[in-house]
Amino acid sequence: MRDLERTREKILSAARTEFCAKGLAGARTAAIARRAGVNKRMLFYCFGSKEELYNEILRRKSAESARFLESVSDEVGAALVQWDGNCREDPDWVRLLEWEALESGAGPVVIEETRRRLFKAALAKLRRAQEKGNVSLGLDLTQLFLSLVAVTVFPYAFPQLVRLISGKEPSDADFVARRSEFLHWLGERLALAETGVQAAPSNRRPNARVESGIRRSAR
Amino acid sequence: MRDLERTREKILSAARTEFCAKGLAGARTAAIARRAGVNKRMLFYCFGSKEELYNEILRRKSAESARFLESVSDEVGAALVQWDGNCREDPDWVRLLEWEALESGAGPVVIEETRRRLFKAALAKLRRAQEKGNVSLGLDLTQLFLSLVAVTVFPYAFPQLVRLISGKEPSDADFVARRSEFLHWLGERLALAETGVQAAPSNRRPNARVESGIRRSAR
DNA sequence: TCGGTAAGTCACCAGGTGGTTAATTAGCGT
DNA sequence: ACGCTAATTAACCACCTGGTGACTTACCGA
Repeated sequence: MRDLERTREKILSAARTEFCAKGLAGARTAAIARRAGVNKRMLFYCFGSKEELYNEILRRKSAESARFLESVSDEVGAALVQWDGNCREDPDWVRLLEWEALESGAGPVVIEETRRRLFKAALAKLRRAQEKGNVSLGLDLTQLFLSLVAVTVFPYAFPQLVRLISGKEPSDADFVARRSEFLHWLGERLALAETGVQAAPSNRRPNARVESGIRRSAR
Repeated sequence: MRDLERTREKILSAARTEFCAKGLAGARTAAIARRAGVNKRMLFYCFGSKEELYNEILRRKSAESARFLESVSDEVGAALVQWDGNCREDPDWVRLLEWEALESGAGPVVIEETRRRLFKAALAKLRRAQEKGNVSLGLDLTQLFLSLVAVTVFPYAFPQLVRLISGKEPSDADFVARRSEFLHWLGERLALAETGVQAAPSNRRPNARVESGIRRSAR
């Protein structure tokens, strides 16, 4: 039962768990080896160094992420909900991005060019949505895209803030439902034309946590 | 020139720098001591342990943040721009939140109750804005608040994504200008009433990166 | 002046760290 | 059966980690 490819995979799987939990500096090679059920020496035999192993993890995760980004809906509200679901089902990806933000300095990041191209494609998709009238005209699409990513990624990147603000876990069913509804509403709202005319009529009231006492004051 | 209070402050200052850069696990007590120009032994003499020193940093930063949150504008667009400015001028605060998200597990966080109350006050401020008609009615304010924080904090929490998406640093003057304009627009847009009538008329075209070829297709 | 105490110093420790050397073993072609 | 190579292992290393025991020194009240 000697199979290098198989031990490589076992190491990669254990390393992903460990790196997502502790980051590059915090992860311990001994812990990865133990989790993988493999001699520690094999990490270095297969991948050369802790950092190269880490980069391989990032490369694989980026490929996964690329596949997702390309499959996402053209409609902004639906895309937001898809993004949200993806982050929830795979919070490891968000954590890896976060570790990368904190641990790598201002220098270039792993497979920088590939990822840049990926985002450029996503921006093009957003531009097509704008041309179809699903996004307000005249908007800076770069800023918009950044904000859409922000809104979906944030709760999983800062779960402690979600707990402090909403009192619930980001994975809590009720929280997820409210969030989805909000994101859907946000997508529709962004489609409103500059004049204020509603572009995509919808009579559903998003997140109607109706408080009885609220009255609109006169302006 | 023996002055315990002064050495405490020197240690705290050095520790803040070090913890923001490397996190709790990554920071080195020896490095903090060297940066503070103080014998390493004094860290433990003054604060007991690395972790207690770290908690003291978090407590102080939270107090700063509280003062800011209370001073923020009632008008959503302006508040967004203020938030953005605050994050840009003090990216350390964002990084500390990020380290906290990654390093502390699902358990309770430092001065949890105080921070919860702080957010509750901010939410109340948002509710007042809604009552004054500056925020769309029927919106889930918890989700909205979370998203507002997300939109302002995100670029400083994930600067590498800003680089990949926009090609610029989050601190870049041009990026900051575009972002401010976008945030201002977003604040106005949230004020639109549910019917689509423009609540706060404004003829300024936000972030008009005018592309000549865009035509609105018929629906 | 002097003694007590708090502030500051120095050398050290036990337990871990990524990474390596050298030996061992399984598998395969012949 | 055998020998060669690649996969696997045990033991090890130099270095570093947070934390400490025990010492010295400045300061202050009497």
